[in-house]
Amino acid sequence: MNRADKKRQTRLKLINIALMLSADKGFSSLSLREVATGAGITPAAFYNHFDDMEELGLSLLDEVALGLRKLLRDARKVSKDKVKDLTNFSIVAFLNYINENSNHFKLLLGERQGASVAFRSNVRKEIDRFVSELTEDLERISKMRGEQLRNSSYAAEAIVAVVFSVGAEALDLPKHKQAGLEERLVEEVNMIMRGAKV
Amino acid sequence: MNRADKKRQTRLKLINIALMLSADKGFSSLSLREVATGAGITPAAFYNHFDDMEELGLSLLDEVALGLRKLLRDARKVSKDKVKDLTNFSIVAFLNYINENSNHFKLLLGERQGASVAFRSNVRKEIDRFVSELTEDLERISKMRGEQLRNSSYAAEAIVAVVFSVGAEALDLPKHKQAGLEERLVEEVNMIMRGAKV
DNA sequence: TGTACATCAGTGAACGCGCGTTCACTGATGTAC
DNA sequence: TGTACATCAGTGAACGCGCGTTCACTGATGTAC
Repeated sequence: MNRADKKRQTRLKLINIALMLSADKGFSSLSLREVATGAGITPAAFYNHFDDMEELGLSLLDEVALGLRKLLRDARKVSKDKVKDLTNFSIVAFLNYINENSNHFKLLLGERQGASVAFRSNVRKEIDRFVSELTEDLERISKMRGEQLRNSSYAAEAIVAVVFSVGAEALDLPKHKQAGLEERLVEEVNMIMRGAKV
Repeated sequence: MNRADKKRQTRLKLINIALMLSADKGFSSLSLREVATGAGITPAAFYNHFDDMEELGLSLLDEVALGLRKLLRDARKVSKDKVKDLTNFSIVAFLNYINENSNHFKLLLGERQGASVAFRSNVRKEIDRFVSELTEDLERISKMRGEQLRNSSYAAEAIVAVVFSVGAEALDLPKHKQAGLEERLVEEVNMIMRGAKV
């Protein structure tokens, strides 16, 4: 293992420990020292990887964005095959994602009105991407079903708002108590989709 | 002005300066020292009013809760008179509230996944109250209109999710750019209400 | 009304602590010949 | 393959700073007589 590899490995350790710690107490209350120590290096060595905590935070958001896009890609793959249970399927997939990557989702929620402007706008950008991909999906699906939508992007925005709201609640519940949330989310999303039809 | 009055006045100063400062950088990153100094007392004197910053924070939430309930009360008064434009009216009222009490709304949003458990559960409680009052309103209105709803509390939850999501976006926009948000919010709420009808 | 004492909001100094950042350094890895 | 030098991730000590909290105190307000 050469020097560059080792450096990359340390960088990854910094990112991972920061994700773990920020899930507990929020990224904005992390200190450079505890992240560095958590990754097994001295505080001074932190600067070999990032200029400051803000730059590390933006890298964290990149990491989260990757996961979110993968989620969407997978959901789309399925939607090519069967359209019927797509809503159900997507919702289950999303709740799974939240459980398996709760660190990521917490970061996204927590930094939505975080302190730094750069943070907020990056989070907003990622959610906007989510909304616009969902908009395309809604249009494609409604075309396949021979239906017409009033305003597919408003519908997508409303769905994302509801999904994130329920997702935030799911974070505080043990997994076995989330069945009710799933049913509720399915029903609320269906409400929006019914109301969106012209 | 007697001693008790003076004390109450200082306490109020602490609450107000904390609301102001927390709007800028979030309550969780405020220090006891800066709040005390901002209110014109020494850090040590802070302890004459609150045990610690968490207790001050909970008082801030109480303040916010009062404002939110007043908003609901006023909206209901109007809804007794005219039901027709109720949605429009309520939405405008809410956006006004957000603009005039942006400190309060930011606290509510920021502490939704704040560090402290007590905070989170108090915020959740207040939002739940908001949802359940809205549920009653929806039922009353639909009865007056001779309509029937599938699940009025799901509809109320979805509406609150959408309203808070748009509200969070409004915070970052100057007031003259919020016209688009208002139209969008009206449309999305109507979507949910149409979809909620049986 | 005047006096003597009690109350208590606010003061100012002090404490130990973790913070971000700097700096000269070390020693393993990499490179040139 | 061996040697001499360069690179650079990580070290450890040091710095000044703002933090929360404690403490004995002050002096205006309140109370009892």
